Amino acid sequence: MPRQATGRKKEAILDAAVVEIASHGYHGTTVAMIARRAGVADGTIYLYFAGKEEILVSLFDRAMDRFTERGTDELAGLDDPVARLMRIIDLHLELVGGDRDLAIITQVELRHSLHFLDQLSRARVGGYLQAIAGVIAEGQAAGVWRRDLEPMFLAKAVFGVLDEMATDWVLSRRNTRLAARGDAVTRFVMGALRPTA
Amino acid sequence: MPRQATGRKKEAILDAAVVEIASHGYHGTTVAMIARRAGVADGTIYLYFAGKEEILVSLFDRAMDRFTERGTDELAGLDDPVARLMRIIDLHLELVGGDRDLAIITQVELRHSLHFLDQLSRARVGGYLQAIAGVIAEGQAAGVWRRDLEPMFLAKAVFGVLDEMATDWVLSRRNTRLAARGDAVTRFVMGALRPTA
Amino acid sequence: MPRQATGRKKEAILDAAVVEIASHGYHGTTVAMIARRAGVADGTIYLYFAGKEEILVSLFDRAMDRFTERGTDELAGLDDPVARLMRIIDLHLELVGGDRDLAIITQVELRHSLHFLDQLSRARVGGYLQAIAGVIAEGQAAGVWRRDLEPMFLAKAVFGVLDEMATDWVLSRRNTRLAARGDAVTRFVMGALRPTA
Amino acid sequence: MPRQATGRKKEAILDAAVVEIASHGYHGTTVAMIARRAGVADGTIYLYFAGKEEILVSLFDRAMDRFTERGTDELAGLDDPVARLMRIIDLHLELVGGDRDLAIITQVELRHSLHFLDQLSRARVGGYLQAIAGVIAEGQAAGVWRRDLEPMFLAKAVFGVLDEMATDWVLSRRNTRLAARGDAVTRFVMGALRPTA
DNA sequence: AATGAATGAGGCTTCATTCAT
DNA sequence: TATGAATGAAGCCTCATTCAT
Repeated sequence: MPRQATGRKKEAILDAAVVEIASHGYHGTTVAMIARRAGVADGTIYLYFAGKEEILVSLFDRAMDRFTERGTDELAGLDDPVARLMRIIDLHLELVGGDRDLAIITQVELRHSLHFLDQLSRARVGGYLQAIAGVIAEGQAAGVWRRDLEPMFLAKAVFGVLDEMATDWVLSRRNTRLAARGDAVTRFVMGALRPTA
Repeated sequence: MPRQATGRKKEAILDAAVVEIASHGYHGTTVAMIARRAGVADGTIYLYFAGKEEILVSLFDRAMDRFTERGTDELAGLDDPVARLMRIIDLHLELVGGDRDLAIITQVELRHSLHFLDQLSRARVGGYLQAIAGVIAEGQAAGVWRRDLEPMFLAKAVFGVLDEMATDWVLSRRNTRLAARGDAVTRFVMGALRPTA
Repeated sequence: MPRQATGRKKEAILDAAVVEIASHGYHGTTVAMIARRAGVADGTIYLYFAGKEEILVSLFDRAMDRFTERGTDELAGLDDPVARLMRIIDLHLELVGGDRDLAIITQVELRHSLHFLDQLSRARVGGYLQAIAGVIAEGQAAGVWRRDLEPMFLAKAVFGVLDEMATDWVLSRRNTRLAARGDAVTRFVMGALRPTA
Repeated sequence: MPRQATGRKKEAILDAAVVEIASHGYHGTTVAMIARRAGVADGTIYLYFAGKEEILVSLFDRAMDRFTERGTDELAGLDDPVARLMRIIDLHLELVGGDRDLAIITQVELRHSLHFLDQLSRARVGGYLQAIAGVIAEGQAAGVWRRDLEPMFLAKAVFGVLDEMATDWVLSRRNTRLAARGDAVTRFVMGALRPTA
């Protein structure tokens, strides 16, 4: 079987998993449900994933890869820390808000156990936070942002705001766009980073 | 059996549940584990709770009741919105940070499914957010805080920061106190709420 | 539930297991088959046994316990090594031949894997061999049996003969009694133990 | 493909099966394990064998063929029943003891189910027992061995001794040679066959 | 109110076998 | 002949819940 097709099947399984897990939750979704939606046999799942949990991990990895790839592209031409952070905020909301099913997973299902959350957090979110902290440190060095708080603390605070907006959006039944909150978040964050008098 | 004793047994079950769920996760904890630690028979659990999930709900309710009770007391004498918000921030971190097992549950386990999170969020967190929004609205009315952003949006942003700090603390293995971050959070939030130039 | 009844249920499961395993083999028997025949739910099996394999081990243990108990009784009054060994031979064939289903298990199913056979062999058969070797050593000391071969070697040889007769009987479809071979085996063994010229 | 090569691949599969089954047991060995070790694809196995069980049968057949071939050669020049039986004993121990992996299979894995053992027993072991019985009958006719026991019974007894020694050797972790027991077995058997007084 | 033995539905996973290439 | 991805039946086991005592 050509590699192309192999990749397709794995993708199909992940796509099916996103939909099923988003509507039934991780524990409420059976491997059989995912297989059925993906159009493969139950056993086929195990040709691509070591077990049910690995599907969830792969889901997150795939999402983070796309996130990172997109982020790298979008931030490529921006040197100004302010512009970079604004872009990060918009991008975060745009990407998370772009796929409600996936958002349900990242905002809710991926946090279903301490062990799991810890694993993900260290692996990928840690890098994301450091990237944000780096941008903030640049802005501090340039004198545009307050220096009385640590860059990593500020990065976590910013992430907390973004994450809460995302979770709130996921829980809201209204048909709003998450990205629409970008302007408010940006204004909040920029206000928070202003140097103190 | 006198009510007092009945209450005691229910409390014992909840106490046991906190410990077990904190170390094994909600899905990794069996009703039998909770019963054993509580010193009751498996069947006894069902005299006090409709099912396993209701234990989790009750856990959250009990925590929120204590939270609310403590909050009401502490905020009783404070009229100034700034002082009230500062008190809320400290209290949030102090209460969540006061019991690591409980914190694991509120920051991780309670978010194990969309349905569940939604339910809790509407029931109790919504009220908490409105309380914060109320304080912020007062400050805005008094002219000490920016008015270009909605009180509820700002409340969510503040909650996001607090929540992220709590989750980060839960995931960190280091033996720090969550309340120690109160000062930084306060400075961040106060900076963010300053009126725009 | 009274202990009596508890014991009864465990016995019922073991009895059911003997029948099922004897006709379908260990790997051909499902836990559900045993449960059905025992008249209990599948899950009940796990209240009494840690897993499927433990049923097999328990089966063997129970058989060996009865074997040992009966042997101890029967040999109690016999001091003469010759009489003792003759009794052992008859008893072995009588007990193994007394329950064809159980014999199928001891002669065939219990030997289904190296790991398993090794485990059983060390645990219980070893003791049996030593008991036989002890009797033989007595006879050697008394001068009635050959001394040019080690007691343990002779015990294994005698066991080999008994075991082969048992296996042969199990495999034979004819409706013979295993104990009927006692006389021939005794004559063979006694001939083999005669002192060399 | 020339026959030679075809034969080679089949041999490779059997060789691989011996190693895998010896270390993991018949049920613990998957067709995929055998294929990998043999350096062929899973599906290729089915070009040479009807199924997994046929591999085990073929393994036994190949071993018996070699056994028989060697036996025929070695016994060719021997007319004396005593010499023939002594040669059989040594050969049995030598051949079984010559390949520990194969011995594990013949002594343990081949006996994994009544149905299977029965099948093998009738097909090949029966012939072996009859050959031994024939030698014994000759000895009886020549007057060197006891006549009060049937040749087939005696053949089974002798086989039982050899089989027990082989199984004992397989289970013993010590690095002994099985053939080293040939002398003791011979002495035991010859003693057993001596005419009764 | 309390017990805890019993239930039985249902899930994850394995693996012998097939078949399109 | 050879491949190996795909299949899907089937099994062991868990565990929330019940109910006779």
